[in-house]
Amino acid sequence: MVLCDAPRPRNANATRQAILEAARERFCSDSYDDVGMRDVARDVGVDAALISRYFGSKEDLFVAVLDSCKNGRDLMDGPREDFGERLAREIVYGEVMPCQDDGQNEGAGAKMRGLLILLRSVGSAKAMDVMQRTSNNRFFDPLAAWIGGPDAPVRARLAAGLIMGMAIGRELSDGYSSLGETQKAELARRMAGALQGLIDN
Amino acid sequence: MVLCDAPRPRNANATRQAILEAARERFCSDSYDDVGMRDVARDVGVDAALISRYFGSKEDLFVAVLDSCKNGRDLMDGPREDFGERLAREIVYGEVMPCQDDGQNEGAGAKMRGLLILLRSVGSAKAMDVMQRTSNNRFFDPLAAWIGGPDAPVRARLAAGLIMGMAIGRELSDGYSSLGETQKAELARRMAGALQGLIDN
DNA sequence: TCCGCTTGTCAACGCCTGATGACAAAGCCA
DNA sequence: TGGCTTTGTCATCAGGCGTTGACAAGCGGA
Repeated sequence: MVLCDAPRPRNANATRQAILEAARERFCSDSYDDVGMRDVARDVGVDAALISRYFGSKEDLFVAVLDSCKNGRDLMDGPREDFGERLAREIVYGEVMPCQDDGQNEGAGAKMRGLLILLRSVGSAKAMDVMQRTSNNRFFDPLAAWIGGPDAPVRARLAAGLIMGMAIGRELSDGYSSLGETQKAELARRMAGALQGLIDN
Repeated sequence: MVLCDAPRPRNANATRQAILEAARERFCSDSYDDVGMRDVARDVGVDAALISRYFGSKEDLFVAVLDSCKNGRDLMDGPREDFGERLAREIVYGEVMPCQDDGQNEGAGAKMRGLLILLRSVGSAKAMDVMQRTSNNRFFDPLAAWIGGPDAPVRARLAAGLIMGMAIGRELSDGYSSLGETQKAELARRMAGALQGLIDN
């Protein structure tokens, strides 16, 4: 993706960071199993062996990527009363997947990056080990805290479930392409209402 | 799983069926990538080469398994006014995964088998090819037809999204083990209400 | 200028996967 | 009984994977 013919300056920190960002992009758009060390290395313009040296194993790299994300917290950027509509628009219309922005700074696809990574690798046994151990702290708990009010953990699960499921539905049906424009609008409207209801109630 | 020391009687049709059922179980509980031909073969007590002979490729086997499921239609078994509660109980409390019943006949885990397979292999690029081509006909359209009423396709997407997302959430947090019993009850209650609202409205 | 540490490359290893084609055994028919 | 088709096994292949250790190249300090 980001091939660069000019020789990379010798800078371990920058290279490490570049690997991390390339891996983050890959894990956003492909599942754990479908992401190869050689792919990531090629994106950076570096040899695959270097990744092993810097990060240890592929699993360690995956953990480092998860740690490098704001994991769900960017869901909560923006006014609270817009939450439902914001998310619904992003999923129904937006360029949710793949995300191809430049790392730390949040672009259009930057939202929900951690969530995307979770989604992509649901089902991969190895990735699941990692995610099960961390998804509570990493994702559900902050969301519940942000939501607040009675039964916040429960409502957070429901909201997260709806978001994840709709994101998957989008994947399964190729961006809801079988729905007409009015239907997509209706879908966004209803989803926004359902989500906002979970936040407000 | 179903190892059998007695030599299997030479019966191509029965063997083919046994392979299909073993593969269905595997694809229910593991992702496309994590299911190996040798695993399936071992379950049946047969050599892996036989699967290639009978089904062609692994992808063909996967398609055959999807075809052999009632794909989502079992979601609609039972009274319509119970839909929300039935699904919510199954996801929050039930033995949703893995399903280990005997094929055609529906047991506790038989519900949503096609849906489970979709979920498991979301993210696997190869499986996604297959599923994208068929998930509309196979899953969303029947659900929309069953739901009926205004914006049925839209409401079907939302219902399916909520179901899938909650099933994933269950996976991610190991059966909602971090929630107390009262919270789980509240989760089921709210999810049932949300689902039923999508069906009825 | 030479040394030594860092940064990166290269070739290879062991392992696992899905798939293939040659071969063995069972059953059927004459 | 002998031959033929069906059913299943076995050894093997090519290809991909993550990972490793030996080596090359850059670079700062004496």
